[in-house]
Amino acid sequence: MEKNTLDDRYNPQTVESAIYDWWEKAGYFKAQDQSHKPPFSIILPPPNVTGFLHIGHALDHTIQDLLIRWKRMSGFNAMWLPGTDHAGIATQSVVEKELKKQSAGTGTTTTRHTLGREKFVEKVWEWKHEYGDRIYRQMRRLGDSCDWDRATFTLDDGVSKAVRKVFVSLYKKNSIYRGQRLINWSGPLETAISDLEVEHKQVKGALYHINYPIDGTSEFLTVATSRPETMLGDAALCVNPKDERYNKLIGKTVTIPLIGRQIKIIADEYVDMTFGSGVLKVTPAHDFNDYKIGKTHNLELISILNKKTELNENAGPYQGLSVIDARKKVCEDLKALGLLIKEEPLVHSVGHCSRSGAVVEPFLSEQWFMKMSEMAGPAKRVVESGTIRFEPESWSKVYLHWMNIIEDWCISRQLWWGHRIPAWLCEVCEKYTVAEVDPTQCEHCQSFKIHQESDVLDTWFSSALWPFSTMGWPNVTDPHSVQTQTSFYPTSYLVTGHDIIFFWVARMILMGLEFKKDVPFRTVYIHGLVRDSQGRKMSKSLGNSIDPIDMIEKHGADALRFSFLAHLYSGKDLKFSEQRLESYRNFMNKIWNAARFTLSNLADFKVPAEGVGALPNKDHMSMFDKWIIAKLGDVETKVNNALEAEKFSEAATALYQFIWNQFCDWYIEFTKPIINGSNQKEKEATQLVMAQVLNRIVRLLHPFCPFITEEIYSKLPIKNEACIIDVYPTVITDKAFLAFGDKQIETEIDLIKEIISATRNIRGENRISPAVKLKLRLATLDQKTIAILKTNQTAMAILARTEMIEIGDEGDLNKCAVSQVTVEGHKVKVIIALEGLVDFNEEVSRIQKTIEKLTKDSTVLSNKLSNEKFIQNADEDVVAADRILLAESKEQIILLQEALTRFV
RNA sequence: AGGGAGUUAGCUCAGUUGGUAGAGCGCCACCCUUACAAGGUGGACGUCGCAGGUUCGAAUCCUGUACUCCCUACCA
Repeated sequence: MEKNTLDDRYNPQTVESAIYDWWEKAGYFKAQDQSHKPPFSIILPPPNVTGFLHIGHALDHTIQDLLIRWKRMSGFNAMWLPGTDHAGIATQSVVEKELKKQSAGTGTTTTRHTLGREKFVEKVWEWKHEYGDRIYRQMRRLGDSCDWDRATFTLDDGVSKAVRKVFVSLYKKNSIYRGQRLINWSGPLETAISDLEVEHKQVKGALYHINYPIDGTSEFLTVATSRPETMLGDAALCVNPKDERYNKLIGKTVTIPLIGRQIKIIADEYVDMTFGSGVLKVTPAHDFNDYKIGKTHNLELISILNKKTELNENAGPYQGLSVIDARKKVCEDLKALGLLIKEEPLVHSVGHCSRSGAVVEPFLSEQWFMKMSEMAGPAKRVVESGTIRFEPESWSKVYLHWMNIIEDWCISRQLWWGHRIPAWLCEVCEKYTVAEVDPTQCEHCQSFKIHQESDVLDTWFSSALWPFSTMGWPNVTDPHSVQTQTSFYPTSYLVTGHDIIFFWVARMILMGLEFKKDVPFRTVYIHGLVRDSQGRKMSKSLGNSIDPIDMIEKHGADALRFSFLAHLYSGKDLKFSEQRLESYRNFMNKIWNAARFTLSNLADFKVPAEGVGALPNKDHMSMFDKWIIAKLGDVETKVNNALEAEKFSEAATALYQFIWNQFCDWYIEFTKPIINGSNQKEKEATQLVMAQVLNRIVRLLHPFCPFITEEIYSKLPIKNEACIIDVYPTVITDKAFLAFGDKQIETEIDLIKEIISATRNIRGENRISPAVKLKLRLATLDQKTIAILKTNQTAMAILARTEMIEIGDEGDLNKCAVSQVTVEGHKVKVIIALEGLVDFNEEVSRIQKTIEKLTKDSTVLSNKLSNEKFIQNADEDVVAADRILLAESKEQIILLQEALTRFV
C-alpha cells in the first residue's frame, strides 16, 4: 500500500491480506460498549469448530458483512459477534477418527473408550486449540468485519455458566424432566439424536410376508413387514375392526414363530386394510407408530436391542447379532419352517443419522426432555404480531406450523464432548440433585454418594442461548450498567439458511423470551442455498463442491462477494457459476482502471483546503460534470433505498450500472477533451468533480467489496478519514455537492449521447472501421439546439470518431446516411457522407430494416390510438406519449424512404 | 398426502401500483481508438408454461391446468 501508482490489472492477492491486517490493527471492527450511537448488532451463526468455510458460509457472511459495514458507516455502533460451536457429535467423531489414524499400525487401537472420558475430552481440547481458529482465518480472507475481541466458543466459561443456569431454572419449574421414551438412536455413535438430525432416504428393501400360527387352530395369520427381525419384540398383532376378513379373530392369540411367545390380536382403526395383508405387527419398542398403539392398548414394551444396536437377551438365540445379520438369520429360519411365504421388493423411506449415515433405530431409553408446548405460545405470538419479522415472509408460516405441532425436545446425548448435564444421581435415594454449582451432597437425603449424569446436552441447547449467553448473561443483570447507550440485545438481524429454522432460530426465540423477556432479534433474514451451476446441491459425493477460498485466491474476495450480492433475490437459491464470478472479477478490474484513470489525471490537482467538503465553481463547470453529479444523486438514492428494503441485488446492480454505463462509458470519455484542453478553469472544476465522485463511488461500494475500495480510497487526494470508515454517502450527507447536479442538463447530454450513438450505429451497420474518421453533418434549424451542438462539438468528435462536424443546413443528401434524433423537442438529422466508404447495399439494408421496425411500431400505435375506449379510459399522459411516439415514427419513415431513393 | 416456491432471450435471472419486454453471461461482426482486450463499438435472439376470465389494454389481477424443485408427514 506504500506504492503510489496502480497496476493496470487489479491483483487482489497483493492487496487483500495487508488491508485486512491493517483494519484489524486499527480496531476498525470494534464496537463500543459505551456509545451514543444507536446500536446495530448481528450474532454470527457459529460454525462448527471442526468446520471449513464452505460456500454457504461465504454467502451467509457476505450478507452479514454488507449489513454491518453499511450500518457502521451510517453512524451506528455496529457489532458483529463471531463464535464457534463445539458441535458435540461432529467434533467427537473427528477426534475419534484422528485417534484411529494415529494408532493405526501400532498394534493397539486407541479409542475414546480405552482413553477414558477425562483423557479423551483433553484430547478434544488439544484438537480445538490447534485447529479451532482455522475457520476464523478463512473468514478474514472473505473480509468479515467481526469484532474479534468478542469471539466466543460455546464451551467458554461464560457460556457454560449460562447453560447451567438455564438448565437448573427450567428443571426447577419442571420444564426439564427425565423420562423413558422411544427416541432415534444412532448405533455407531451410541447416542440419541433428535428428529431433526434424522434424514429420510428412499431405500430398496423387501416386504416379507410371515405366517403367525393362530393358537388353537391350524390356521395362520399373515403379516407383512419390512423388518422381520423386530418380530422378536412383538407385543401384539393388530387389525382394522372394520376388516371383515379378520375381525372375528380379535381377542384371540397367536404364537410368535422362532421364540414361541404368545401375543394377542387387537383392533385399531389405524391399520390400513389395503396395505400388505392388512395385519400389522405391533412392536412398541422399535417403531414410533407402534409405540403410540402400544400406549393406547397398554402393551408391553419389549426392547430387543442394546446400545450398539445389536440384539439383546430378549432376542433369545439371536442375541449378539447386528440388525442386518439378524434379519437374514430370521428370514432363513422362517423359510426353513415354511412360515415365510412371500418376499416382494419394496421401496420405502428409512431414517438415517445425518452424522454417521447409519440407519437410525427407534430405541427405548431414559433421556432428558424439555417441555416445549408452554413456551411455544409466546414464541408464536411474537412472530404473528410482527415483533419478529421473517424475510421472506413465507418462512414465518413454516415456523408457526412447526410451533403448532411442536413436541418435547430430547436434550440429552450420550456423548463425552459437550456441556455435561448438571444433575447428580444419588446412590442411596436414587433422586437427582440439579445445581449450578457442583454439589457434594444429595439435596434429598444428604448422602455423599452422588454421581454426575454422564450425558451431555444437545449442542443446540447451548446454541439456543447464544444471543444472550455471549453477552455476559447471567452476570449482567442490568444491561445498562455496562452498555450505557448501547444494548446489543435484541440483535438487529439474524441471517441464516432455512435449514436451521427449527434447530436454532425457533429455539433462540423460545429461550430469549423465557430468560431475557424479549425477542433475540428483530429480523430473521433467510437466504437460499448455494447450488452448483446446474442447480444441484453441492455435496462431497457429487464432487461439485466449490471451495470459497479457492475462488478468493483465483478471483479475489470482492468479486466473490459481489457475485453473491448481485444475484441474491429474497430467499431464492443461488446457482453459483465460476463464469459469472469472472464477470464480476472483470467489474473489479473496471473499477480499478477507472480509478487509475481518474487518479492519473489528478496528478496536478490542487487539493482544496475544504477537503472533502470542497465544491466546484459553478461558472466553470462543464455540463458533463453537472450531469454526473445528478446521476450520482440518483444512484445514492437507489442504493440506500434498496439496502433499507433488503434488496441487495438491486443495490449492487444500480452501482454496477452507474459505474460501468454512466461513469466509465460516458463521463470518463467526456472528461478527456476537458482534461487535455486549454481551459484551465474548466479543467480544475472537472478534476474536483472527478475526485469527489470517485470518493463517493468507493464509499458506496465499500460494504459490497471492501478490499478494492479501501485500496483505492487510500490513494484518494481528498477524503475525511485515513481508512474508509468514512461516512456512507446518502443524498442527505451529500446535499451540498449534489446541488451542483442539474437535472435539466440531462436532456442536453441525452441529445449528445443519442447523436454519438446514431453515428456509431451507422458506422457499425456499414462495417466502417473505427480507424476511419467520418465526416459528420448535423442539421437542425432550431437556434437553441444549434447552441447545444456547438458547445459539444469536441466531445462528439472524439466519442463518435469524426474528423469534422458541420452544424446547420442539411445540404446535399446524395449518398449520405441519415438518421434523425429527437430528444425532448430537439430534432437533429445526423448526416454522414458514405461516398467511397461502403458498399451501398449495406446501407440500403440498414435503412430497410429500420423502416420495417418503425412500420410495425406505428401500426401498433395507430391501432391503439384509433380505439375510442383507449382514448376514454387511459391516462392522459399515456395517450399523449403514444401520440408523440406515433408522429415521430411516421416522420422517421418518410425520412428513411427519401434516403432510400438516393442509393438506388 | 399436506404446505411452500417456481415456470420470462441459448444460460442465469430481474421486472408490485396493469400501458408497445430488461440485465449479465454466451453468440455474431468490426476494432489493441494510451484507464481497462478481464476492453471498446455495433448487432441478432422472447406469441413472458398452457387454457380460460376481468379490462380499452395482462408477464403483471382472477380461475383452472401441466411440469419442476423444496419442506413436513407416512409407507407395517
